[in-house]
Amino acid sequence: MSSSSAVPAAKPPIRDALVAAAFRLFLERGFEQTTVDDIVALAGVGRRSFFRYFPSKEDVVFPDHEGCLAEMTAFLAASGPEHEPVRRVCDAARLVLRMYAENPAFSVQRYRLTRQVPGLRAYELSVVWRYERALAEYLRGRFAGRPDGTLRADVIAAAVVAAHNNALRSWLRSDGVGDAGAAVDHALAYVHRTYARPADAQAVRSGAAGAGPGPDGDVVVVVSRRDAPLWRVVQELETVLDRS
Amino acid sequence: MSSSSAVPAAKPPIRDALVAAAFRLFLERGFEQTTVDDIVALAGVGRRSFFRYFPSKEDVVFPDHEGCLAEMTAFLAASGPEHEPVRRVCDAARLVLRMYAENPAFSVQRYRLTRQVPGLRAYELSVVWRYERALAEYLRGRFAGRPDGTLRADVIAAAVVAAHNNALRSWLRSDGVGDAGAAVDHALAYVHRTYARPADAQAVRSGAAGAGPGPDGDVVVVVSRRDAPLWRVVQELETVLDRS
DNA sequence: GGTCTCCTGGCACTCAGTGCAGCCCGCGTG
DNA sequence: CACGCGGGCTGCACTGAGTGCCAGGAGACC
Repeated sequence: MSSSSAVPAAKPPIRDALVAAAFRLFLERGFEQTTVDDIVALAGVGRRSFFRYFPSKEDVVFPDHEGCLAEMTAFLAASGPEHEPVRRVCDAARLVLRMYAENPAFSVQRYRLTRQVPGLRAYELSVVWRYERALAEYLRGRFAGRPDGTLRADVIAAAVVAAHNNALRSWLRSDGVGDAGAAVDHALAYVHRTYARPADAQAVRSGAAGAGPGPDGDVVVVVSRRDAPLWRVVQELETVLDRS
Repeated sequence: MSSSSAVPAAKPPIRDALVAAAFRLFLERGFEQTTVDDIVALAGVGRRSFFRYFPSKEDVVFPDHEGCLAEMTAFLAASGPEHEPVRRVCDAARLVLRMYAENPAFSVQRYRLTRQVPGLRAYELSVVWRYERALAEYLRGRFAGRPDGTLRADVIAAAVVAAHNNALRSWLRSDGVGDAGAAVDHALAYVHRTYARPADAQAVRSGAAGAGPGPDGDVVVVVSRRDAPLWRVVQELETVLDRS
């Protein structure tokens, strides 16, 4: 007889069985109250196999972050000089959101776990730190030569991560209802507005704003509809000012 | 015979002896290669006493952070509405630098340890996270009511911590020579310049830009000097638009 | 069929962290 | 002075995470 007859869900390998078993136990009796032996017993595998798939008990709670980090690293490595750096790291941060949004129920459960287990919070911090390092390294490369290049890179990376996490956590706290993408977009737009260089703004012509130079050329007056998208205004402003 | 005759430096209590013994061993044979039993044997105390002074083996590497965090919390709690919030958190961050600068040799040794031991890096992250949370909570209180108050609070706190750490680590990497205070001041000034609202708004309003709603509230007028940095104008614009 | 190899399981071990019980020492009190 | 008492220190035993090692088994390849 084939081994698939014994376990119906044998197609996903041992790793997935371990994740499922671990979360069942973590949710019903808590993280610290669950031993690795409990998990492997429920998953029906040997204890040694657990540590073959996860270097620590905490890792089983973040089974997809390693892949996401690799994805982000590849994304940044594939960037060219035509990409505006700050926008690029914002887009990279959206990759993380996408991973969370792919499985809202799972993400919400994990969020509740990490919130109340200090050990998991600490572990999550180290995961987030690696994302932030990836962003910062990319920006350091792009900012090489600029004054305070590494300082700006580190600060912007931290700001992007903080904004992303602020929106993400707010979404997770509301049990994954609502548009996580829009919330993160809003948060990242705030950071992008703050740090993206005026010269880096893309030009899209629009009638949202009208502008004209002052009489003696040292003042510019912008009149804009209040509900106009801010970037439209900025683009118009930039066009009028016409300084690189 | 009294126990004080055996150890000349018995005046500082057991805690200091544990820290000294731990660092001696960590530096000469590494963190993971040193067991708690080794430490207590060298310090001449019982194993159980170690865990009465330090909840974990990692804690002995950061013996002063708990106090510094309390100091920062008190500093922020003692702040009044007359303090500009962003400047206040920058000043709070300087408290951490002061702690590091009080003992440069110790700080440099610890930095080298945490750089090469993943477990210590993770632990340091959780320490830094608590500082960042303290700053963010303070800013959230100050920004309550502002649009995107918590977002701004979190982002600014992260930026302050990142800037502080950037300068601090650069100083530690150079073995603690040079003026750490000046480096951190420079880094924090960058963040303060970016985020401080009142100072910025004042500067802009005084000669660079003025803004006000139109008669029926659907138009906004911005007046700006032609040579004003565009991002300053954008910040001002954003403030006005967000209040709607 | 035979062998080779990778994956798995089980065993034993180290070490971090904790609960418990005893011990010593200073201290107040009768 | 003797006695009791409370707090801090110690040793002991225990749980549980993480690791090294080796044996067994299933599939691949010859």
